[in-house]
This record gives sequence, C-alpha cells and structure tokens, in this order.
Amino acid sequence: MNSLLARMPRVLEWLPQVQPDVLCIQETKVSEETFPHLELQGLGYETAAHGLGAWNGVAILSRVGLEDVARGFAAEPGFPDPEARAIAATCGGVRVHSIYVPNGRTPDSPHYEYKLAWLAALRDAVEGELSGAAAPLAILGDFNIAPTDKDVWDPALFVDSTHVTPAERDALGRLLELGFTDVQPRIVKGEPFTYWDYRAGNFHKGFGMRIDLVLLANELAPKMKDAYIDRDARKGKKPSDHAPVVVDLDL
DNA sequence: ATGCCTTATTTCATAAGA
Repeated sequence: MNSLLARMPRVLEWLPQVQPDVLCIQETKVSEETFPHLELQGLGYETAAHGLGAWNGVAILSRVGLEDVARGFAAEPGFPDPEARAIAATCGGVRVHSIYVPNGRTPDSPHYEYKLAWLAALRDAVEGELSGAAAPLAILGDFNIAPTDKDVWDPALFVDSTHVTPAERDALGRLLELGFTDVQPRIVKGEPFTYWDYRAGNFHKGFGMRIDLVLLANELAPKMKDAYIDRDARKGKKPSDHAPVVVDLDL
C-alpha cells in the first residue's frame, strides 16, 4: 500500500472492479483505530487490521467470512519490540496470512539479521499451525525476497544486495519445504514483477522485482484457475509502488 | 501514452522504503 490512507482513492476504485473475495494488504502505515474500517465495510468487506502507526501495518479484507483473527505470531521477533507485520484469519475455508517481511536494508545491517530471524520464526510458527490445522493455509504478502534471479530486472546489479542473498532465499525455501507452492502469475509485458521503485522512471523502463508472493498449501495449488499481476494498478495517479497479485481458486 | 519518488512525522528536514 505504501499508506492505505494515501491509497484509498485507488483502493475504492480497484475493489469494486476486481471484486476479490479476500484481500491481503501490507504497509498500511495506519493504526487499527485509524484504519478506514467503515469505508471498506461499505463495499461489503469485513476488515481485520494490525497496525501501530506510521510504519508497517497489515490487514485482511474478506467478503467470505473473517474468523479467528490472529495478530502477530508465536515468538515473533521485534526491532526491538514486535512490529505490525503479520495478521491471519480464516476466510471461506482457507487460513489466510497477510505478512510484511522486514526489508533488511543491507546485508551488513542489524535489520538484515532481524529479517532472517523473523523469517525463521515465521517458518516455525507456520509449522506449528500446520499440525492439526482445520483449514489449508495460504501465506500472502510482501516477502521482500526475489526467489530467483529471474525475479529481478538485472541480477548483476543485485549481487550481494538484500532481497537476493542465499540466506534470504534459503529462509524462503525452508518455509516452502513445509508444503507450499510459490504461485507463478502470468507474465505481463514480459515481466514477472510486482514492484517497481518510484524513482528514475523504473516502472516505465521495466526495472522491477517479484517480491510479493502468494504461497499456497500444496493441496490448494491444483485448485488454482488463474494468477496474474495487476500491472495496470501500478499506472496512473498516485499508485503504490507495488502491484496486486490476483489468484483465482476454485474451491 | 504507463512518464522519470513517495509517505509520515517529534514537519520546511529526516527516516524509510527495496
């Protein structure tokens, strides 16, 4: 979102147009009290938000039920206190997680160690949830990891940079090993990207990354009918720097 | 045209994003 409040005009246009049953958003930059619950409920969605204020913030919108909301997860690391980076709810028979993985900044930064610790703790929390889970899991959000070199516009520029290091990719791999599929959306204009920096005309040059992922429990993957990146949402007036990933499941 | 950073805040400068 890069601020839900700043993005509301786009959200109010996009939601009725695409009409997802469930929407997971990240970087809302808004507290739960200030979250625009009523406006979104007016479009037919239940809302669950987790936010502490100016930074981070995650939420789930659903029109197919929103039950057993959990904010954060077991043993979630902080910097130093836990931030608002994870929320989960059961929607239409799927246990949905909306997550915002710490950025990491640079591999020599304490924020990078925090990122790896957070990912390891998320993996453990998901493993715990899988034992005796009543509903299949889906983990969606801004992972701040490009899974492969194909997921960045110029891998040579990213050597030794955050988002592509083996440690980050391994952390994602350990999550996937629990039984998840990294959904590969349809390619639009030859790009698999979900994020383009605002600066230097990167969007128009095709300088992007695929860092917003949808991880489906392997049992859900065969039920997927379509997946695409809504690249058009990155265009126009006051867009986010990320584009939505849309996944269609036949449940 | 898709159009060359944006947002929030301890606000007119800085931190953060990735």
